[in-house]
Amino acid sequence: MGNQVARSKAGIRDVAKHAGVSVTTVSHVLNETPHTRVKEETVDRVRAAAEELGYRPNRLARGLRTHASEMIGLVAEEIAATPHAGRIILGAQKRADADGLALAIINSDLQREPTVPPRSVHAFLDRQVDGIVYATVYHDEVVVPPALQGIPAVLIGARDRDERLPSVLPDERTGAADVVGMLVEYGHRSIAFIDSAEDIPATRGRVRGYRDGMEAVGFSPDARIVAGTPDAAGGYRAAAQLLDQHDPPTALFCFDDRMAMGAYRAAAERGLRIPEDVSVVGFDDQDPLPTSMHPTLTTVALPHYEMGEWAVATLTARIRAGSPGDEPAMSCLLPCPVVVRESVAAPARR
Amino acid sequence: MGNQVARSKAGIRDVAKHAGVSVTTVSHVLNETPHTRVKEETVDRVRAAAEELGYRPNRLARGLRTHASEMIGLVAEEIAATPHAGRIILGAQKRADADGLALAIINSDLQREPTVPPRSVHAFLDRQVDGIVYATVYHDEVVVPPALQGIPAVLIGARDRDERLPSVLPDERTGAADVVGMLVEYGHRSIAFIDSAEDIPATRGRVRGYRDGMEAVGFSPDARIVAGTPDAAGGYRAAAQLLDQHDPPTALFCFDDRMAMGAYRAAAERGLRIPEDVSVVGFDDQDPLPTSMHPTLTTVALPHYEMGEWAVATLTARIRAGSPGDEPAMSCLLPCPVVVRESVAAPARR
DNA sequence: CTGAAAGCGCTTACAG
DNA sequence: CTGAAAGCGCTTACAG
Repeated sequence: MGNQVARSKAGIRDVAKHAGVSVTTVSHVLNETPHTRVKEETVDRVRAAAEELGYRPNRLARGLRTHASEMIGLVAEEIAATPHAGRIILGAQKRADADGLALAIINSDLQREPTVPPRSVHAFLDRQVDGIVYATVYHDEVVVPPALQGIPAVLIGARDRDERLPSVLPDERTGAADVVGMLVEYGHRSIAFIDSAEDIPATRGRVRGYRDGMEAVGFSPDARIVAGTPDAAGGYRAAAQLLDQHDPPTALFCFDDRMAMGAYRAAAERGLRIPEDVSVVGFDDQDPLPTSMHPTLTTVALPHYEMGEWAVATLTARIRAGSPGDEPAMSCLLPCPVVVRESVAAPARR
Repeated sequence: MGNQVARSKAGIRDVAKHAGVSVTTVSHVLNETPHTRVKEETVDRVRAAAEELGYRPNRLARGLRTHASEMIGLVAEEIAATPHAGRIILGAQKRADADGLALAIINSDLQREPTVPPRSVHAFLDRQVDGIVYATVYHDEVVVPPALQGIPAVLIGARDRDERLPSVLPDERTGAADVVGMLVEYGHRSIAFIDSAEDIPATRGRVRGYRDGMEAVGFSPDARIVAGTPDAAGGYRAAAQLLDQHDPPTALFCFDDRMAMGAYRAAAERGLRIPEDVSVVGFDDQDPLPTSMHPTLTTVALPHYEMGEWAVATLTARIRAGSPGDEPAMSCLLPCPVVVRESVAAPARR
């Protein structure tokens, strides 16, 4: 019943026949080929025929002919483990969509060797993707395999050791320094940093930023750094240690939100109110934690969405330019904004 | 330097030439075409040639010929908003990988109309995907557009109103009932449910399951249900109300983990210890919340990964069977396991 | 302004 | 056991 579109899909030849023109002409009008004039009336006839038949060009066939699949591949390391991989994908996908590109995704196991894995890359290459973005769970550097050499590619969360590929990373260092700056503006003079005892090179930016911020205002950071396991228990112990000092800090800046959660408990056990008696800041803005805490946690956000966008935008530019990595690679540090909530206030005492 | 593979990729013709055979033969040996005997020695020669040239078949060309792209599309509604969309994708991806299928992903804005959007579907159809899985943010039902009619498809998180497509959903009702069962076994006789005031049909399974569980042991549930906004503040208020009753419950079963977070605070303010004085259970197992709480939260997990797997497995079966939806649709309810942590214990009093 | 024809890189009856 | 040839659905010089 009704105007059911035929199950067997119409091809360009059907449209041509229906409009009484050649397939060449159909192709020209539907693709609006530059430098090609077609009579107004013919254009209308072709469009009408295409419309009527519900014609959709077969992208596989077009890709085969043009050597461009208009598809890009995103290989994501531990797509599930990375808490916000979803946001990277979303940013990448939105951008790809805007550029008319399809986005294929493949998971890759965490690489012990800091090397992009050939297997997942090949799955894409065989499908003639126009470019690849490789998202790691934040390594420092990665060495890119030869397979990736011949195709536009960009890295998320890691730098190319050989400096051939563009890469985008979060500027955690500046974000952390900004937190210290904010705390200082609030009047804090005694700011501690609860660091992660897991010494991953990639995350050292956070302590570094803390140090930067402290030194910028002439404070000595090192006496106020305590490390713990990067979870609530570790944060609890470190905060307890800090708060039990004879001259406790008025602000606790934590390596991540989970540690901040532990710091809340340490404060509560000591009858310290947040933020009146002690200010607490986290890192990651890992939903749903910061907004579920009481008071809600001031923290710094990771620009996952923006990194995804940047990567695809850069990839698209490279694809269009047709340069598979011959010009100098550029690397981009995206800002980590501090998101202000309730856990920070001016210190009550001096 | 070294054995760099030529930048210009070898095609099947190059392999044929190199091995001194026809492309037909190359195709047969590389694909191991059934019912085709090739001399042992020829096989070796072809394999060697392919290896040496680093031959990788062009999947676009093959797809054009065979009318099978060996790619499936996953359209995810609000990929970022759904907290664990990443796990759905991971499950789907792992399964697709095992089946030799590529997985393309596209985001779709939340649909106000409960209808699968034609636009994202077309992006896939034009690329000749072999099938589509559509993941919603848990609707009750969805009406599938005609575009999806002609191709294998399966739904995640929603049922097809016309009962043509298979679908997979979390069995929240049973999961919730299981929680009550567990609480009863611990000796609880007074179990309250903190419900969400947002009445979304899809999530009603949680209260229903609570009711099921209560009625199964002869308890009356309704006096113990209090609703609030589904966040920490809402959980706090509801828990406060419950705990301030003259005969407070010994266990608080919360609609979600965030509400449980609020319940913790209400308990703490009243000097009630968890789980000694009051047991608390959440729902969602939304990382990193339950493991960051103190004590860690017993909650029920959503089978995101498994739903992704199930969807792709079912889709693959349909594709292989070549039946685009003519046989009766089947719907699957996947178990929501309760994950036991520290927030539950036997009640101290009676 | 429009069309006939070659060709993208494969697979697959069909012959031999 | 092996190969010549047609064809998947498009795009694109090249002619007219």
